[in-house]
Amino acid sequence: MCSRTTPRSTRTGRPRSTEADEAILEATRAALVELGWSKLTMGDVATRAGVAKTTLYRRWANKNELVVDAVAVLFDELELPDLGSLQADISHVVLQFAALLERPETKTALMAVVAESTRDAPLRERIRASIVERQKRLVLDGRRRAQERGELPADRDPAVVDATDDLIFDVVAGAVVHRALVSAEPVDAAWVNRLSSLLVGGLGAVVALG
Amino acid sequence: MCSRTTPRSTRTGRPRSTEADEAILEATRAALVELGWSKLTMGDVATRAGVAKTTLYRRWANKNELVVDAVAVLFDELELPDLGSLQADISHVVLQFAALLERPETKTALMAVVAESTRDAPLRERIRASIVERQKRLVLDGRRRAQERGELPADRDPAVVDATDDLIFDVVAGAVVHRALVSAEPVDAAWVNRLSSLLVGGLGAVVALG
DNA sequence: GCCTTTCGCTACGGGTCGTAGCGTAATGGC
DNA sequence: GCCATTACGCTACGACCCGTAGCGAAAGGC
Repeated sequence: MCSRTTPRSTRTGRPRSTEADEAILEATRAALVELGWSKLTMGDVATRAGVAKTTLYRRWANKNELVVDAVAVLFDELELPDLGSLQADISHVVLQFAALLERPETKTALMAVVAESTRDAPLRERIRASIVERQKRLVLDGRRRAQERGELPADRDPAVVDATDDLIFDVVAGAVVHRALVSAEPVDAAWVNRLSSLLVGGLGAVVALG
Repeated sequence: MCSRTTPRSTRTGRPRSTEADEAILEATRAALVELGWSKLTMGDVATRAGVAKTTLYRRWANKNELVVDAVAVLFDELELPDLGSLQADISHVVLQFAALLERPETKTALMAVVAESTRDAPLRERIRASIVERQKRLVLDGRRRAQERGELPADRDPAVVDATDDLIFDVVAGAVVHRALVSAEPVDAAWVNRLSSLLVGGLGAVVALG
């Protein structure tokens, strides 16, 4: 959560309050819901959390890192139960991800921190480690299961496998984000059906749906 | 560009300086390159453009709307020449879009204004009209050509056609944005080949590439 | 020439940032 | 139990940016 250069055990003095940690993150999520990203201020978060502003700055260097940590835990909810087919698995995880994006705290925060990360390498790494990786393992699981079912050909070149996982991840996550935030249209069952059909069968399959 | 309630021709008094308009937009792009979204200030843009800060506020209500207009014109560069096949058309437009996203002024600005638009309906409409629509017509052209070539089935239900165009747009644009900004990996020819294969032939076709 | 609008300029109140300094509170080491 | 060390709440601060108001001058339409 907060960066430490020395291990926790070898330190002396008064320890950091874990209650304050959680209160700050919770206050940050509440402030995101009420105010959105741009109107959220460090002073307001501190007041909501019942701590001093200096306590925030001892833990997080700026608003970006604080918000990443506050939102990251929400991605722990994502899971991928085995629903018996590749298309069903895709639909399920897409709907889960869309529901997460619909929450006001993630909706306003995710794009903002990604935008900031284009000019802030440490922030980019923080996002990758605490958010992107949590989503990516779902792709790995889904592909592996589909191959075990025989829905996809078995692996040949490991490098190609990695590249394909990356591709699927960017396509699925990117499509959902773009639909929800840029097009601002609902990610409903009908849309998810078209998306999973496209992924499994290609454009011809989707156009033929009509 | 700037909202007017009354038509331009029926107005009296000193007209707005079009030189100032262009100088401000150009200064905004330059400031985006140097400073990025979060450190760009209205006062700095005014100084760069050689105009007074009040002149900016007569034209744009806030930073968001200014930046949308400053970046929107860059999307005019996108075009879709007929390259003879659906896959080639897709690859070409994806590479164009990726090159646009690589420019520092768009990279830092696009995600930021989309993030703001989640809590600002007028801004969302402005983005839709001046950026999203310019990209979307490329999808319409590409699908129409593919159908004329016989690469895709002919239309049946017009509603399905619209839905499919929307889907393709979100998938392609979303995938490129996610790859470039979230995964922060290059959108190179190899990746584009995998993406277009996925779109045309589905997951089976991509995995079989290896 | 008169009216209208924009222009550059200056100044301002209000808000946020991030830090410094202080006295106090809570640990671990001895 | 005492001490060194660290975290805490609080206050205050300079720096910065915001968005607006008011002014006289400039540039058009009629």
